[in-house]
Amino acid sequence: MQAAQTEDRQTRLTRDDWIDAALRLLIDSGVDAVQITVLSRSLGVTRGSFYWHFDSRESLLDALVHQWRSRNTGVIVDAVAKANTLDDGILALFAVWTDHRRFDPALDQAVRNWARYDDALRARLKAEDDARINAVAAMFQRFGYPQPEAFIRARVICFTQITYYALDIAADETDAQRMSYLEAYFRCFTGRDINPGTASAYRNILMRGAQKS
Amino acid sequence: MQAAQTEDRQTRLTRDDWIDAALRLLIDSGVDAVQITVLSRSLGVTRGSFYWHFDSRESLLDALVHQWRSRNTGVIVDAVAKANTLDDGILALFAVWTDHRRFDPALDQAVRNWARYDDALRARLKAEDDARINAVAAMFQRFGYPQPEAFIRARVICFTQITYYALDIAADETDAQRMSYLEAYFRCFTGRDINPGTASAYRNILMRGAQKS
DNA sequence: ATCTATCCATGCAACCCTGTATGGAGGCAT
DNA sequence: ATGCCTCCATACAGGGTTGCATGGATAGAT
Repeated sequence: MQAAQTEDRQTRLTRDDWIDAALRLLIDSGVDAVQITVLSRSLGVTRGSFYWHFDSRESLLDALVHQWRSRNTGVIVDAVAKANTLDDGILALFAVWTDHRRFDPALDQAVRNWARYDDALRARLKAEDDARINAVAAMFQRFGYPQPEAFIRARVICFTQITYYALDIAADETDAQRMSYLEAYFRCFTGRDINPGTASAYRNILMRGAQKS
Repeated sequence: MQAAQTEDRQTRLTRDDWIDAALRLLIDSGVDAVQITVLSRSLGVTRGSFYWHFDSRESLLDALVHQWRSRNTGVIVDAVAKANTLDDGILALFAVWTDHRRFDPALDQAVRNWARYDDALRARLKAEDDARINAVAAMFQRFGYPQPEAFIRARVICFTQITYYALDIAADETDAQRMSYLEAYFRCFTGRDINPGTASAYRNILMRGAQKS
């Protein structure tokens, strides 16, 4: 009787299949759109399947938060912690933010929107943001910036990145444009001029990354 | 029969009463929470009243967008357009963003979240953001900054402000802290040092504004 | 070949929201 | 006092979602 639908999907679903579909829905349409009815339709099964894998909708949402934390937590802190020079640190930050295998900006933004009206999630998001800012501020201090300038520069660079993806600026810029802004960004964020050799080396790295993904 | 409820509100409701209540709900809980049932409960009437003032929920949402545009459009552009010096321009920007009578950051953020999953609103928001950035970039150019540095600096300052309110940093900072960051912000945003006299004059203005509101 | 655990279909109950149609209650002018 | 217009209460229909309970189907193990 359900032959037409069961033929469409070859295998049976796992818990992770539901989570992956929910992540896509969360990114594309927000938390409120993460509905069991919608998910089951897109997966070609009925809601009975969902309630075998999950207790409730809440437990699915918990799994989504867990996914986000396990992916986007730590990569930024790691990038700036290992830097030997200011140039390397800033460029490592840029590299992380543009490497969507390490850092998923769409998921990050979706969680930010979600957290806006969810106090518990909001607190967890704030803790992560503070960790990012403090790590970047520590790097600025390490390379000679006094307080509170180091802290404010960390804020400015982190906040700029967040709005950059919130407004999806990447969709309106070509790769060539983005590349041409490198020196200006570095100058605004650090107050210093980037080493020309470091800049061209970084551009080569980004080019390889763009080809890979 | 409804005496208990009708006694609670002295006057009959107007269309603006519904809009004001909807704005509060939009700011506090997001678009999806702007429901006629919720609004009528908070206003102490039934949904029959709403459908006398509005055709549908969509027409109410249109009215909310209209409110947002009439309030937050233009104040930022005006602030930087009239500046005679760079110090005045940057500080005029700060003054607008901290004067919630001219600029309503909570409404601005609520609309940003709303626009994330509404393509039509997203386009209108982008147009306004571009206008803000271009105005600030023009000011930087006017005071000697070359391209693309002027444009990137405009982005950095506007984007920083947006995330500042998106994360509600103001709730975690005291007025004294915010004041102490003035020189650092100015240095990061402009690459120059602020005139000490201008800074203290600005602090006095902010103090008066804080007392008024 | 049978048994069992896994996965899913089906049907039901409860709740919530929107939109409409209709009639009632109150102020206000003549 | 009468009539009109504004504002709101009430009731109904339609659609959508969550959660549960039960039974069926399928794959793999013995």
